[in-house]
Amino acid sequence: MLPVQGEWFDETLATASPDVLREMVARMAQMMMDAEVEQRCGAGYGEVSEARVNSRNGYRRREWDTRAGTVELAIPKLRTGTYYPDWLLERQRRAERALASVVATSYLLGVSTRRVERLAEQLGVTRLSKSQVSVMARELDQMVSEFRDRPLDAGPYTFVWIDALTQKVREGGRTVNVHALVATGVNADGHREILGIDVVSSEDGAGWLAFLRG
DNA sequence: CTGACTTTTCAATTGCGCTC
DNA sequence: GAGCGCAATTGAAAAGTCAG
Repeated sequence: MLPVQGEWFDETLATASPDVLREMVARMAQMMMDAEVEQRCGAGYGEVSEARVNSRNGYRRREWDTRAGTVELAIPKLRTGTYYPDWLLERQRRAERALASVVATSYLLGVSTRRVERLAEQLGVTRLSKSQVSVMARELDQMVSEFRDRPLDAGPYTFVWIDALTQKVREGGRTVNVHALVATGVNADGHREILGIDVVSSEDGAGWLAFLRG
């Protein structure tokens, strides 16, 4: 996989448009918890089922510090027994990194069920059903699409600049330079706003031009 | 069945006094 | 002043209750 999910990329995305990454991370975390609780209950939300072994019992609010900012999560409670996601424990910083990376990578390279499945495994969430993974991937895909297709400020933008990180990656058996591009603008309110993100290889001149036009 | 709210429990943290 | 032990305080999670 392309090395675009590094610190630089995550932080550029997080600081220039904090809400984007934060919202996506929050939604993914929320879906991950819901899926886990469904597994624990043996039945879906509101579903009447013979297989049900537990019921939900509201939510408890908790703040989760991530590099994208503080995310407020609603942790589902259970009627009998308890539920607390392991990956939310303070020590599990890798979980937050994995989540942010998957969200960022999904934006650039597309959402895949395999990527979501692997993320769940990294967070220690096993036994996710194929349909749950599929639903999560579809939700993430929708969030990405919404961000990509969102209307930009009516403008004008006081400043517009393009930031790029170049990495060498192996592609088709040889090493080529790949650029992760982030177009940032300062809108009328003086806030930084991400206008577009893309990854192009050094040989892909058309990619650069397409990005600049976009 | 679920969510909101309250009460209880428990662990972590803080503050204070005592001894060396 | 440094180190230690203990009690008081605080915050978060679990458990319980009630209404929709």
